Amino acid sequence: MSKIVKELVASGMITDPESPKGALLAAATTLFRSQGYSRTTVRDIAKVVGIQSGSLFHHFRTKEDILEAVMAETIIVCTEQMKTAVSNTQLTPRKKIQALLECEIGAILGDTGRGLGVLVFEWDSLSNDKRNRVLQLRDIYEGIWLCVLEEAKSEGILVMEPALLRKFLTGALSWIVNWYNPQGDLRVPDLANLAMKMLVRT
Amino acid sequence: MSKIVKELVASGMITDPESPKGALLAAATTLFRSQGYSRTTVRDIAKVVGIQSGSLFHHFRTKEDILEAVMAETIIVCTEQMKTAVSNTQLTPRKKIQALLECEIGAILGDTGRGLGVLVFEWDSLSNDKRNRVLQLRDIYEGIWLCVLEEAKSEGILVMEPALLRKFLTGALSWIVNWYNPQGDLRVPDLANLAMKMLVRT
DNA sequence: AACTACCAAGCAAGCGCTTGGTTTGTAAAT
DNA sequence: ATTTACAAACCAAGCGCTTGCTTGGTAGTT
Repeated sequence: MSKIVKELVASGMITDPESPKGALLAAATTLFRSQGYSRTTVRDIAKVVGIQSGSLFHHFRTKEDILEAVMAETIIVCTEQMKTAVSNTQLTPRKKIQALLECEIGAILGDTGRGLGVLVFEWDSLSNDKRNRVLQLRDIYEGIWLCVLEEAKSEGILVMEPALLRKFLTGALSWIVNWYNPQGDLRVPDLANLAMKMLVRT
Repeated sequence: MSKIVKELVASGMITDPESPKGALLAAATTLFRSQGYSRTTVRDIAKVVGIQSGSLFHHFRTKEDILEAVMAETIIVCTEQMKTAVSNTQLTPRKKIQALLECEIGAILGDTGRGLGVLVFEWDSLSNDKRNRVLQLRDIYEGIWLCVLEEAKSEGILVMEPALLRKFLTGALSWIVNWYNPQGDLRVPDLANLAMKMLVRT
């Protein structure tokens, strides 16, 4: 378990992955990503964890609460990693963008990848209240990106306005999961370098 | 109804939108996009069309057959539009890319947008056989893009290899539906121009 | 004594799909 | 001009199964 995750567990921001509830969330994340939320039954989740389906409702009030928790905790972890990535204020805007790209692509292809996939593909499965709550967490995350891109804009190196650029970038990076092959030659830094070519003037 | 659609109907490639079966497909497309495939019931679809739920199965053997038809017919229409867009061999690679961008973005934000959304978000809802069949249609579509991008590559104007560039581009464009606001200032050609800035060197 | 974590059983509602029969439009046969 | 034939389109009813969730109770730990 990473240092960042440990701190977030200690501060009560996320569920301990080693607790029964955490195991439940991990199982749900994998299933939601691979089968979709609505095709995943509470019995499916219970089976993976090794408990009765009714016992899920000791940990969560509804199935949708599980989905919200998966999304919220994923963003919280990723946001913390992003903050760390650009915490060095000495870095040039270019270096900061590079750092954020590697961080986000690493998150997409790493442990938090399934959770981020759930965020993208099951966004509409959340009811309004829950979606708005998760959206607030997303806004914090996006704020980090926009802040760095604004710095880069003031140096005149971006190919378009920060807000628009980030929207195109979000799509391009989210889509990586649909074609990336871990057995291929491309590693996270390579992908970050490629993405960089689309963002800044040469 | 556009000329291209009429021809495809006449040649039996797609269902006549004005037939009962076509109305059914249109209703299913809208519902699959707005609620998701598995949250949409055959009773939902029937209600929109104005028939009994059981009567759906006079037109399609299973609910999943409806999904396949929605996806397949959407690609067929878009492919035909793309072919038309680059049919003028006199165009420079730059102009061809511009034409394809406007065509694809127009499709995403226009009538075929819901169908394309279903293709992106419900891809995993298809069983293997059906998905492979739709994939073949997709390959034809992608072939048009790669062909044009290869032309552009030989002129040395692309920021990266055609195959990779197209993958990033697919994500960036697919994502547009999640943030585009028709009430805003951006029109299809504007979006195409912006996308162009990410693809080619200046 | 209180709390967390769980089981065993099952309910009410909703699901995709089937069945047997009816209506409707069209076109050839009388 | 009327009848006959036939297929496409649809209805009414419901079957068998799965769904999210509830209930009342138990075992172990603190």
